[in-house]
Amino acid sequence: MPLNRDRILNTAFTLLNQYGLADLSMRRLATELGVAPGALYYHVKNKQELLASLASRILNDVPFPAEQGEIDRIFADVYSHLIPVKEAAEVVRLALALDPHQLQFLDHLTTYLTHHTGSQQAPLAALTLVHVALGFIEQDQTRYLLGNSPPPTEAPLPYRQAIQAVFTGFLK
Amino acid sequence: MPLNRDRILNTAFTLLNQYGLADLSMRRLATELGVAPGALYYHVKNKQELLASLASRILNDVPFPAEQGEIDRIFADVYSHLIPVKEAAEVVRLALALDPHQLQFLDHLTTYLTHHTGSQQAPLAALTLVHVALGFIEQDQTRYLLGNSPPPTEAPLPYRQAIQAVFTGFLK
DNA sequence: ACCTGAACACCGTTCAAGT
DNA sequence: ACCTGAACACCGTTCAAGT
Repeated sequence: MPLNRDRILNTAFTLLNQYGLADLSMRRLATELGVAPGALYYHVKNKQELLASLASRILNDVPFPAEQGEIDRIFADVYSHLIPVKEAAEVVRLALALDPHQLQFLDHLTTYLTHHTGSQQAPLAALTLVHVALGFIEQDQTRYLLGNSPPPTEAPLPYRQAIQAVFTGFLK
Repeated sequence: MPLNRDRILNTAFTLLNQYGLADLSMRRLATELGVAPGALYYHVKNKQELLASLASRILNDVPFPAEQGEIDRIFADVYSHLIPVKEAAEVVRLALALDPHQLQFLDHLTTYLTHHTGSQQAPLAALTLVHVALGFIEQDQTRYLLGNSPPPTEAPLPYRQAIQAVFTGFLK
């Protein structure tokens, strides 16, 4: 089994899921793959680039409804896809900051909003909706990481109300 | 000059401002204060708690208009206060996740929204507005940290449009 | 081409011992 | 009460050398 980019990304995802971002170190990753730390740098530029790739993978896995879906449904899916992955929101935000256009989800959302609202503010609306979603998801994730409440599987009401309000705010 | 919590926080703020979050380490902080690393832990629980305190300080310094201000003005002030402080958005978000009620700015904003809109959704609206502001500020900060554009001192148009849209979205 | 070994320059945190 | 010295268990990244 040779070392390659895909095996590294898969193991990184498992590590993130199981132990969180703090334990996702290059050295830990190397150990898990049975390889010397330096070997990773033959397949990956550095840790930042690895995390950005990981984020694209996570977010692009969110199913995007072909036509008839409502934004409520879309962002409910975003929520339930990201919430079980530890610190997924932070990782996605990192990718968003580094290179927004690497996230095809954002492009999909933008064209969706353009078609369904006709507003030329669609790119701004898409970005704003993503910021709100990541903000709430991150807050919920850290809250249940501190052990104070169980992880919700469905998007909670405040989250959905916030998304809805932001959406209607851009309708005029 | 004895070591105390306030001196530590001041030096931490300077370090954050000058070199960014990556160089704000406990060891670096100790060196800057002319003290052994372990000494810090007599005045501060750990790094997380220090960063949370730092965030409260940064956000609570934003001037809050007594009565007649518009939200546009409030969030323009948030922008111009946070944008020059490197990684201020991340630090504030950390504090927000750990303990939202430690940030009195959020409470001020909530009562402001309650008075000016009468909506019982005010707490949710306040939180959403803060998420949006932090999201855009963080994006702008990293963009100019990568050297591609100069740091804006005034809140840019997209930011203000987004804030405005979110606000009106919560008006009904 | 791909990987190891070993090093470089760091981390956060703890804790006996000193004053 | 407050701080030092020293240790513990780690980091990300580079790079000569091996295959």
